[in-house]
Amino acid sequence: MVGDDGVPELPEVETTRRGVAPHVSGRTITGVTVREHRLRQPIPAELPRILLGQRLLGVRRRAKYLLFDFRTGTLIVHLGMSGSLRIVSTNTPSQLHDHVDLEFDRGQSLRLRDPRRFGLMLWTTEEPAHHPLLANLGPEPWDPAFNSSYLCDLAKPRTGAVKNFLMDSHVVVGVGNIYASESLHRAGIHPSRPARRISSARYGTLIEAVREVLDAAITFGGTTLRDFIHEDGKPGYFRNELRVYDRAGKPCLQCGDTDIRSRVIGQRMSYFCPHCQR
DNA sequence: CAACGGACCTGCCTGC
DNA sequence: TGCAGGCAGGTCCGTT
Repeated sequence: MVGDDGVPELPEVETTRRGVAPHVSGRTITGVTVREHRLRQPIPAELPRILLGQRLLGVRRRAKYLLFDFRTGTLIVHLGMSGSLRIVSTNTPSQLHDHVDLEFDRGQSLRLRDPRRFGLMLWTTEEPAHHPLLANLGPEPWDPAFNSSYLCDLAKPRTGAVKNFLMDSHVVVGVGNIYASESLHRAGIHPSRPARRISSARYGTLIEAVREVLDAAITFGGTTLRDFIHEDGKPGYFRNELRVYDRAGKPCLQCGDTDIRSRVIGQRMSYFCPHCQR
């Protein structure tokens, strides 16, 4: 089951960015509390010293990374599988798995919660695009460089399933397991089809489908932005808009008379309509 | 180089 | 009821 806790894919990360940025951009850090530093990589011990007194210039996103820009460097945050950011009053008691508070002036804190600790919080003084974690990423889904001839070229040596190809962050960023299934369904492409066996035209359709699904999910998330400043709120995770994901055995919403099937591809559960997707 | 498997971690669900 | 076990997911890393 997904959705109740919601894995942060690109739309969730972008929704988070839009949700928190207005509350913290331009504000000055008055305190940093790290209760648990053991994330995917340890949170740098010197982070509180570095951030204290600095003004947050703005919040950017690259792939699923959130980039908090300061004068002397950038805080790189990844939400992993279970991470979330929320704006809370600075005196709000922390709960289990609330690992970090960035306290800002005006009494508001940015709180990182990450039960599974697959997330990241790192500091870099270089341009974040050059950071090892970001340096080899493919284009954003909306980048004009992400086009059918680009995909076709990259696919030539790829004998594996197109779903794995699409989820490869060196190819394009931000297409996780859920949206890979959704995009391929909308494009009518079978997830197991070898990447090299797909025409340029069909890749064009797939690119449009990827953008469509991600755009819709971001728009959907935007309708619940208010949740970022509430204790118990959850951003909209597009749950009810999903057409195939986690719908095994239920009728395809496209053709109506075939049941959605599920199958493990590349160690990930995948969902598709055997009638609509070839 | 592509492809694959393992590792990381916890909450939730299932089945005994 | 309690507990063990499986599963989910993004990303990196090591091996084939």
